Amino acid sequence: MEDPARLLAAAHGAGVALPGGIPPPPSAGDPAAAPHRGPPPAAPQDTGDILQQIMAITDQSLDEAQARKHALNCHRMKPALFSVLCEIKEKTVLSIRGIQEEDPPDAQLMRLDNMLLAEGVSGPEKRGRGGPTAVAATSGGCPNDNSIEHSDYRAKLSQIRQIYHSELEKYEQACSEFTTHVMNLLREQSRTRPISPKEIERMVNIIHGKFSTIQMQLKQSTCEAVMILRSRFLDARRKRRNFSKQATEVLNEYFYSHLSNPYPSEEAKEELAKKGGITVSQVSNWFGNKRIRYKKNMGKFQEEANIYAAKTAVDATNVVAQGNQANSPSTPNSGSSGSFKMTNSGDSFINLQSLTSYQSSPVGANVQSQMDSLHHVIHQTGRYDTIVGNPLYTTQRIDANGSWQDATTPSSVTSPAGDPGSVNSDASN
DNA sequence: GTAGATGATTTGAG
DNA sequence: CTCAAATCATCTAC
Repeated sequence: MEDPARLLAAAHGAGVALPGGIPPPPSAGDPAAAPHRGPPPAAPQDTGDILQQIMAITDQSLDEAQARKHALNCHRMKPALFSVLCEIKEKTVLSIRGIQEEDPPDAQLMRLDNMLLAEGVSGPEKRGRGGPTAVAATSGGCPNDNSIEHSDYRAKLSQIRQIYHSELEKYEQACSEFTTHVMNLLREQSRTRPISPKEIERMVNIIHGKFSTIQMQLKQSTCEAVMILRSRFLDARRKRRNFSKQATEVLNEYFYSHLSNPYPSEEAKEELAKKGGITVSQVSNWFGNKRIRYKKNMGKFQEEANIYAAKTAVDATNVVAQGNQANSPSTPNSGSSGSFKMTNSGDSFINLQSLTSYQSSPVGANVQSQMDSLHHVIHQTGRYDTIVGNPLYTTQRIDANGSWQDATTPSSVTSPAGDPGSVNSDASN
């Protein structure tokens, strides 16, 4: 900052030296003005005078100074002189600052802004389907089991959002206050020293630049906080939680009642997911795991299979007794027909194959389900003691290659006539 | 703490 | 994409 006293004196001195010898306006009680009247003094003398004036300033009372200032401001040549000084200063400042003043658009700031916007920290508040929801959905997360973490995430994100906005507001307020203050100060000073509006504007830009640096730091910290929160959430996502009893029940019921073809269609998966309060991908995972584990250790699952088979058989019998053979929505992919492909035709299960004539009817799916169940019951009631732990009981459904052999051909929608040579696959494919 | 159970993820095939 | 298979990571019962 320039010394106001010096500038003041310089302005005064310059006024004296104006071409044409225009005297400064008469200023009452201004002893310093007296030596300037008459012919211009020599340079050393001039300096001495200025120094004297400067020294005299401190001796002046406030009123005297104000009066002097006023006198200066009222000088008719003041605007012209002022603009000349401004011009000179402008040129000097520009040559010093050069081109470097112009900042390129900050890519880092843009990245931060974009991220904050994407995370829902800046911009309009996201309700319901925010970032975390998308994360949970894409990763096959469980909306039920993750609900605690989910709401926790939302609460924390909201907290971050709140802090961010309040800090941002504080910075903006401070910036605006400071800018106003500086502008007022400069405007005030512009009456006594050459400050052009352009310079004020530049100063304002500098202040904004400084504040935006602070803002960027705030944005950076906010982004970091969001990333930490997010990574914590993603870690939590991996934290496994066992399904509810209801979900396991529903899944097992379907699995054992479709043991011949435990590949639920997309619709069936959706329904199972709905019933069990889990996601479709969780249903898929469960069936994937179940098929593998069942196949690997059928003996272990025997008891479970019998329990569910009996349960389903009872239900099915009730349904049949009521004459209500409406197609079950949960068994959409076992009703399209096809030939049996048995590896163990000696089993009592073969007797039930006579029922396959039902398969061409719309109730085929339900019948198939009942057949599977009845199959279990037959075993349970007739040979249970010898069957428990005996893989023979179920190997009929898995061929030598380990592929799942169905009582029905994989009920592919695309091949309703059936393909005896095909290996079971999910009907949804 | 440990073994077994279980849900999720990864990998590779089709 | 779905699936099987292997594996990981966590839960749960003891």
